[in-house]
Amino acid sequence: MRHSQTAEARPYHHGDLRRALIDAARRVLEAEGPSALSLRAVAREAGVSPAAPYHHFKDKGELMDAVAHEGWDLLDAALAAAKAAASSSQAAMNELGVAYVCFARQNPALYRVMYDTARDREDLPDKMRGDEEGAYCKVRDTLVEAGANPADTLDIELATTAAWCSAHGLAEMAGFTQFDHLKVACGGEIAFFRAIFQHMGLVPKHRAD
Amino acid sequence: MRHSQTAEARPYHHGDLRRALIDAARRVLEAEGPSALSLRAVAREAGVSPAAPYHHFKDKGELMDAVAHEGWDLLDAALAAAKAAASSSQAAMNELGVAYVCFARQNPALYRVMYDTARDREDLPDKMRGDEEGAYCKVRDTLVEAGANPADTLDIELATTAAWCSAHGLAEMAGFTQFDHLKVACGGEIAFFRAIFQHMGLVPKHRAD
DNA sequence: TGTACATCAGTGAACGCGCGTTCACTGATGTAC
DNA sequence: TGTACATCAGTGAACGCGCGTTCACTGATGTAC
Repeated sequence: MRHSQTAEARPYHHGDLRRALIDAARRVLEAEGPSALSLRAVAREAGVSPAAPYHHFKDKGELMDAVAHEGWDLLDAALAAAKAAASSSQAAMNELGVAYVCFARQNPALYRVMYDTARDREDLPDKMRGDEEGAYCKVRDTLVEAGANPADTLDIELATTAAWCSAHGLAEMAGFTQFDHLKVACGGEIAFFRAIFQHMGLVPKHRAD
Repeated sequence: MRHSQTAEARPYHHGDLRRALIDAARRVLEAEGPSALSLRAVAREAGVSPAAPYHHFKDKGELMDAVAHEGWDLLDAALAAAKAAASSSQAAMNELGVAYVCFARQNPALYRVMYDTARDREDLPDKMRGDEEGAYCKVRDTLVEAGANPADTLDIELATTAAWCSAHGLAEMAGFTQFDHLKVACGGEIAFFRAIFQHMGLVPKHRAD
């Protein structure tokens, strides 16, 4: 039986090809960019025939969805770690922003796939806000902890959306060589990110006084 | 001028096929999205053989560059119009932001191509800042007029970059159905944009008092 | 003014490519008896 | 305990597709004389 396998046991057949395909997809992605992410390339990278993935995914789109889903999970984890490490509620918003942009910077191709699949489908943006554990809620809760009025739900949602959009914009452009001189002037890439966030109204202003 | 299927078709020599190809590209783009923007599709839309474009563009990339360039020109014009219409320097930044996002919303596929070609090439981001007439400078000058200290060039550049990234983030996500309920709550899409910009620190704060 | 000719801007067929997907198949595995 | 068998997860060849690009060509045009 399957559950008798130990963690170190060599699985029969491929073992967990589904998992292996998602990992292979990430490798293809970071090595060759989003445009190289074909089902065949993923199978090739995983060392498997082009037909094999069809035992685990209905079609190419389902594989892409799985890759994007993995990306959202990783992003959630990165944000959770950043929030846990923040020294105060005030600092947490900035740390969240930095962690978000660093994630995009370290996984640029994956990040693009996450938003491309969200854009192409009509229904997928839910991944972003997701359940109560999702990244969206993490940002919203952090805003409240930093002093936003939790009773004004519309304002909270707008502030959360504004923060998300700001971070997304910076994340998308963070790699532009155009900004190299600014990064140098700020004393490093992360310092540059912090300086930009400083100019963006991430934290409710009425608390800054 | 552009008759795609009339029998008394255009003369053998087209006149300005280069122009016609760029126009055709925009039609393909908005009708079928960025993934459908192939050189063959553009030629087809222009009513011309697949080889014809090679008399006007070295390869597909050069055609794409021309399309993106057209996009930047259109964006520049939209921003210039918005700035000219603004009632005050203070209002100008918000008007610029709204015009930017509206442009992206009205030309979503073109907007994506603009950034995709900027991302793929190492050198193209200059299009964005460009010469003194470029969109980047328009934003920077508006910031100065709104009260930013022109002597602190690093701060000005950071503020301009922050504003640009914020607007870009909103522009990319403006179409997500996720935000539909917020648009309704704000009383319309543009009101939603304004509300988001309100939360983003577009204008230097020391002038808001 | 008419004509030869160079030049330009098209055509249409062909090329090789990688793609997503299907198909009949095969071989390893777990289970019933 | 050994064996037959159903099931599952692979293979590899094939399909049709649209792509970017090349090629020899041809028709239209402007110009020199």
